[in-house]
Amino acid sequence: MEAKEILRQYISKIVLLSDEQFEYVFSHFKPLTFKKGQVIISEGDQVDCEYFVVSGCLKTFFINDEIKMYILQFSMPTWWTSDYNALYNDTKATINVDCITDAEVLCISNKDREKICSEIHQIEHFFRWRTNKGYVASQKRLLSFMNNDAKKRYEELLALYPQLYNLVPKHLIAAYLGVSRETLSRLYSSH
Amino acid sequence: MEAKEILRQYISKIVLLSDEQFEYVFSHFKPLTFKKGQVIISEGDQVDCEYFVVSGCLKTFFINDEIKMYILQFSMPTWWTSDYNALYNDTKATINVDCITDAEVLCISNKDREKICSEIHQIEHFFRWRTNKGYVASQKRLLSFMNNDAKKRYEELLALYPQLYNLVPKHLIAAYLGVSRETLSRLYSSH
DNA sequence: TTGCTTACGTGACCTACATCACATTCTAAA
DNA sequence: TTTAGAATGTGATGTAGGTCACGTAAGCAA
Repeated sequence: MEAKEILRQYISKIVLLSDEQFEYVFSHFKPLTFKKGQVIISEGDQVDCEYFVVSGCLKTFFINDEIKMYILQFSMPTWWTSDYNALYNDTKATINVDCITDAEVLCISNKDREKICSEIHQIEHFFRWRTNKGYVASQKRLLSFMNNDAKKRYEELLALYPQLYNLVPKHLIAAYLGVSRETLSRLYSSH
Repeated sequence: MEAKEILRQYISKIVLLSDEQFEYVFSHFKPLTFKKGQVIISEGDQVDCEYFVVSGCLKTFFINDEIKMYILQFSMPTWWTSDYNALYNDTKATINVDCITDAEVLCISNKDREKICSEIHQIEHFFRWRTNKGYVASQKRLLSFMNNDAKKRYEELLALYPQLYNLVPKHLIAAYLGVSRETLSRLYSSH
């Protein structure tokens, strides 16, 4: 299925748009393709856009003291990502986004998102819904961090995204769980 | 200043409403007062409302195995709280909200929020803005958890909310930081 | 093929923090 | 004012997970 159709179906699960309205909305998105390893946002960049994943897998991550990487999110098809802090507050990026696999995305600028949100009430509703969902997911993840040890978080992740196990290298899974790759290796060899 | 005026000023920083519009919006909020220690949402409850804090301080927390408490958020004036997972997905509460001090809040039902959001585009915009802010704050907190040790998180918290140090008991600050009260005590005695 | 880089496993040791135990305040109700 | 229950400090000890070190295997370019 092509990008346009995927976005259409995704939005139509939440709000009803006429064909003309959707065409208009879609005209603000720019399709982009990336190769495995390509960087989309890197620390210090001016951030203008957010990204809707059509195919492939991105990672959104933070690098501490030029050494340690922490992955905030793996973005699979129909997920959105960006450095939202930088995007909303018009500051330089503090986090990075790049491609774990070849990927197709749809990109929309902050300005255009705000424009279509103010022009089409239903679209504003859609983006509110989407951010709500992200907020709840982020709170859940925070709770899991406070409450669970590495092993439980690992099992949680695999239950949620079984595909990840074969799709992404183990050291990236470790960076998502917030443990060292050595610890992760010990976790699943004991299991 | 009274509750109504505080809400008005808070909303007007983001969107412009006519007096009639604001009156209409405000008519959907119910003012409530609580005593220190009173419970607002408790695990297992049906969750119908979210709460805007006018005065006082609430805590939003999770209790693990009936033993350990993790505080997701302290809610000071102009903050919002609820069990948003339960509220949006119409499931039973898994987290709790109660009062650290006497508190005044404004309460709005999920139904009424959705109603005024669909009736007044500007209000939908306001709630989208608010959730964005919450999402970014939640991501920052997650990153801080992954990246910093307890001492750094403690200093971060005090820098962000200096009032908290005298307002809330130390074991609650520990529960927010995700460390034991003993560890917290050692942290600031060494500092 | 040869080499080079990245991924991954595993042992030895270290550290931040938890847990338990007990003492000392503080606070609010009787 | 008395007193029971919270809140807090602090020592002793246990442990999850980090760090360092080294080895093997797998992918990839020349």
